[in-house]
Amino acid sequence: MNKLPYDFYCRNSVTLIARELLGKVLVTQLDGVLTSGRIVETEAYNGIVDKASHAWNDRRTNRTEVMYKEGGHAYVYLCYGIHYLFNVVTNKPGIPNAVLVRAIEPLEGITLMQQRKKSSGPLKSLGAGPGNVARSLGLTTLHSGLTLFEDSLYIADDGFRVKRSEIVAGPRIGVDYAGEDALLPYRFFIKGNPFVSGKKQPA
DNA sequence: CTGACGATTCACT
DNA sequence: GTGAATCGTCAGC
Repeated sequence: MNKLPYDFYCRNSVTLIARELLGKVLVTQLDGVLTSGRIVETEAYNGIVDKASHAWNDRRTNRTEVMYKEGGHAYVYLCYGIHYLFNVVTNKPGIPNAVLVRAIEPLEGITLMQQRKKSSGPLKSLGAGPGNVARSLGLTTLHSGLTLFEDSLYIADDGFRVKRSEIVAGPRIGVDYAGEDALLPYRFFIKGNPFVSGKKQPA
């Protein structure tokens, strides 16, 4: 499959990249086993002017350092002490933009994903929600700072196309603390896709 | 060093 | 609908 090139990630519109990541395939190959899923839901985090971003107000720390790198790096961090969330760093060096992958449609390695979950359940539970995405693909903070040009971690274009009319934008989830910025339409998902997190979407 | 808390999920009422 | 799980990160002392 064709890995997305550096040029894809270094562009300066994080919301454009978040939108274009829909339909792409996120792949990990850890311990020799490949797991992959099609991205169906993303959220954009717009750097230092976005209160919902870890890098808001230029809060540069050890953890957020990866976001200041050039586009094409992976930013993974632990949330609530339990869940790992996977992000794609975008833009040029020094500009801490990132896209959170919130949901995938499992494609390959589903058996391993179910083992990682350690309990059975509907297929949707493997990919709906950012904590589930990282767990199913085996991603942890150990992978934070890697680039997406590895053999073990990358995003590919397999030719799948999402119609513009099928992309929906809305406010982000779980960022109520961000005040006005919580209302920004920075969440993108594929209309009607059953793997999108949250309540069922109207057709 | 200490304490508070989070870009969440799941089991249970 | 409500609450517990669980720990790295960060600000403050």
